[in-house]
Amino acid sequence: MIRTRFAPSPTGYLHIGGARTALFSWAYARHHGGQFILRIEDTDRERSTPEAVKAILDGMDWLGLDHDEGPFYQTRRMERYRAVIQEMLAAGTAYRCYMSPEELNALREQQRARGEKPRYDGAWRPEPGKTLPDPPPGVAPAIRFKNPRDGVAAWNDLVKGQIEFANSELDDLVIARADGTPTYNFCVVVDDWDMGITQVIRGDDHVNNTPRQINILKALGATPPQYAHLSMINGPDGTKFSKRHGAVSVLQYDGDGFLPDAVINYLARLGWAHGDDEVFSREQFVQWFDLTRITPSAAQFNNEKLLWLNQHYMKSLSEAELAAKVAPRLVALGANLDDGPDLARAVALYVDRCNTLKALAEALRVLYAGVRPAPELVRQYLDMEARPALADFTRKLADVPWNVAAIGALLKETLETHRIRMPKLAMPLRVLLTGQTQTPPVDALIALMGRERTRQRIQAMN
RNA sequence: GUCCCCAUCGUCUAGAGGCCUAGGACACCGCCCUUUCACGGCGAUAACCGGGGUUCGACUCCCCGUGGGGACGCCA
Repeated sequence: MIRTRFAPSPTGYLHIGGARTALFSWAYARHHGGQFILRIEDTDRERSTPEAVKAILDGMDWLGLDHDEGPFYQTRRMERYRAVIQEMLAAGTAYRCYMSPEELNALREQQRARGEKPRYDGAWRPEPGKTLPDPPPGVAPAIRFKNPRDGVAAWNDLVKGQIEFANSELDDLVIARADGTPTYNFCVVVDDWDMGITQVIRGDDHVNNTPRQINILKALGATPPQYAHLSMINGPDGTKFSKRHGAVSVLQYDGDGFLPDAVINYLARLGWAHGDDEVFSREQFVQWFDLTRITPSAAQFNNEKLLWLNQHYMKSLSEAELAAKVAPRLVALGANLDDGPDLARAVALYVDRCNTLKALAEALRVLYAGVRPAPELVRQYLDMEARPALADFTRKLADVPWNVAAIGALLKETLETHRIRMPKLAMPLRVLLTGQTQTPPVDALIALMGRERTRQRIQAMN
């Protein structure tokens, strides 16, 4: 049984990189009919917050990435970690270290100054025939893992291939702090082991932790899972994602009017491809997805492509579905949905012009709230040539059958009568009806707005 | 500094030694449609980081270089 997990630390929102990791992990489990587990790594009590936990859960929920087990919280598993540490102490695979943080810092600085890789020197590591110093009184020790000195820690990474670390490069990491709380690398190991995780799918930045984790697992007598390290996702400018790039939390994409399906589809194509396929449903993705063909190099986030996909998904929604999604946004913008055209029809007319729900709501707003065309625009388009044609058109509008074709025909008829061209009449109508110079075709717009509202809006400025 | 990873159009990518005159998508540019803006259609520009090997043949395999990224915490 395939079992994967997503294990974020609740020190912030669910960002794009985390979302992609979660997506791949989820998709792998779903593809293989396995289980997807959610685990909150909150051992850092200083930085973990309940708000962040909620933000992550909400983000997963919004993306539609459902889990089969969890969320588990590491802070609720402390007894288990403590027990394992006791076992390791007893088995001699871990030991107490009394080196103070100050001493450690000094040590690291010296090493750095010498151009060496900073690491713990094993001062308190028990070795056959070695006499350890006496523990200083009153000092609580940290517990360190006794990492093998020789050989290599190697694994066949599912995305990067064979990776090896010489054990001589690794130092004895702290698995429990002086206050007794276990550390990340240790908790991960115990959790992945206890939870029966078969594939650890996580960010590239964990490659360096993997050999240590494998060594601990082996010391525990456990079989290490398989590992798949996904490369990073950089911001649109190629540098690390940060707040400067705008939308960093996946929930921000919700606020900005993106559809979760579009975000999922976009994320799926970051580091993974199925031939030339660009647009596919999440079901199709699950069916196709596997870990065998993942790009090992970092990807750059591209907002334009996301926007394009988002519009595509908006267009694929039914008018009623789209309307339902836009409605709350319109209301939030102060629109009165009862005082305006049918929203489903309005949405159909505007969706080609907007690539986010937010933009759509903003474009539609004018139909459900008062218009106050800018005087400059009115002056510019409502000139001496346009006025009589407009008056004529408005008068005849009272009797025209109310459909796009008839209104369009009336428009053309008016143009001929007054010997003017379309823009001469269409532009002032646009300005009067919406306050904007860029709108859907005027006949369709008028048909949508309705006879009475159209009349009112034209009259208001005449 | 040390260790680890990565390297195809501007961006995401296809490429599993001959299928490559390197394909697709977004963006950009041009044309068409047109009632403005879009949508849509058609088309164009655009890439294998460099050097060595291996091979009859290398975008593909190996080595070196260069560039980029990551890690080196009693953070996760």
